[in-house]
Amino acid sequence: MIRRLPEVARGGRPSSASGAVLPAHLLTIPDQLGDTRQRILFVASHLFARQGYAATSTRQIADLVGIRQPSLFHHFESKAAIAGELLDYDLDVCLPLVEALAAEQGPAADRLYRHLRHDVAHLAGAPYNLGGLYMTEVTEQPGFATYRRRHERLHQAQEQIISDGQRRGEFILLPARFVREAITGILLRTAQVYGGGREPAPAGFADDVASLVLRSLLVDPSRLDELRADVRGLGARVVAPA
Amino acid sequence: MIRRLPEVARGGRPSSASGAVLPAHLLTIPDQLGDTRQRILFVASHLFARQGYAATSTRQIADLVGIRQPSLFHHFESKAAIAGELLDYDLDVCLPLVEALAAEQGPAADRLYRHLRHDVAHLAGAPYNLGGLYMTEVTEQPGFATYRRRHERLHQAQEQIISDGQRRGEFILLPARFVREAITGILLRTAQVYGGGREPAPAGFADDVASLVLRSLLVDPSRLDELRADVRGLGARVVAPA
DNA sequence: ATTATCTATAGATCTATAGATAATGC
DNA sequence: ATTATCTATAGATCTATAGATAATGC
Repeated sequence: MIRRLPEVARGGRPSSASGAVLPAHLLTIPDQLGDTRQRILFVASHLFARQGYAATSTRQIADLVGIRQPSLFHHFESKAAIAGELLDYDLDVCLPLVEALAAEQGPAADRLYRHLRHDVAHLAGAPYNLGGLYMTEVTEQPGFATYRRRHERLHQAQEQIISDGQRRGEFILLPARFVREAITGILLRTAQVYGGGREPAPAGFADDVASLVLRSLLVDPSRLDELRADVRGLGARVVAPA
Repeated sequence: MIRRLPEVARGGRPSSASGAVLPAHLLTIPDQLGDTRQRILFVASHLFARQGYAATSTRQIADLVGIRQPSLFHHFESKAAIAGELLDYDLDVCLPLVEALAAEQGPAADRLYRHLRHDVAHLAGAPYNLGGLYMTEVTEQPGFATYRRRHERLHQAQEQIISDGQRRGEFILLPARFVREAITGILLRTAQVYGGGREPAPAGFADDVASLVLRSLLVDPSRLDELRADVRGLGARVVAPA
């Protein structure tokens, strides 16, 4: 029995995928993302950010990548594994830093500022849009217990720094949990809107976000300028040496 | 042919539903929500906030309400209609107010403060949790074009007030769009966490949120105390008379 | 042999409709 | 007659598996 070949390439190795602009209003895949695996992560992350994890089907991801739905499972064990890899991309870098900063002794304003600046820069500079992943929708699913725990550690570290700053008289007095939720809200939203190159981030974006938060918390807002100068001087050495 | 009656009540009028605590870690329905329609809105809103709209099934809503899945459709035409009614609950009240405030001429700080205070109080005081609805996941669906447009009007009004404040020298200079996204992030997150009685909101919650935002924006943060006193004096008369 | 794709499809959902059943109100 | 529930089920998904096909690398 003879079967008609479908219009798309089938079998064998990659077929020099065109820099696909499918439902163009949705998503344009940059040409340099040639690797199918990378393309899947890119497309999935942006769909997760726009529609949510549950509302994004594997078929939709595959369509935008330019492969058939079952071909996804050659690269990832499951849809959850795609989300997991994206979460790792963020947590592997940001969790160690914020925990190190929480354990430090110096002024809390500096530490919070460095954390925020780094986190936002990481999110905005990533090739993926990670703004759709830190929802209970994802992390409260059965298979994601590990990520939920790491996410909670991140939150604890943030609240630690906030409490430190309040104890030291640097920050105004509001429940640390509440302040942290407000910060989380800003980070998630900006990641969702400006993350992964979805929209061009304003120049100095990471500094803007970090400064906005610090201004809202500092008892003495004039410290902000000094803070920004200090951290700029530090350059890439974000964590203080032992 | 004789059919065995199921264990739950069937047919006829409501059967004095017990103040159900089903999968108790998920949700407790307050007893005073006797009306099935109200119970559906309550349960659905909290599930939307926790899991997202798409990830919440009509079966799950029905289970927590204590009815069978198809019985939902006696009270609502569709799952989307439930979300629509919840969105109306917020927009019908908050959109007119913020548009009135955007059209006013006075100091922008007062107007932004009043908008935020009112919005947060409305969200935190609502019997429903409205924090899961203002996602593109919902508003970008085909049937939700009306809500998306109203939501955009809300954003425009907010940006109007922000720009006014910058032109008048009250607010620091950052892209209005960016400031608005940060505010949206805070509002959504706090609605999600503290909305609909999910967690007891700290005393003075609405004022805390509004003050936090204003502190981050005011060129002269000392204006904040004066601002809070003014608005408190205004009492319930939130919109200035013509 | 390995890698990457495909077709076909199983099995589990999920939303919504059709139509029966029963309690109440007129 | 109206209202609110139920059972049964249609039809459309959605995730993942099985197994064929083809290109490359050893």
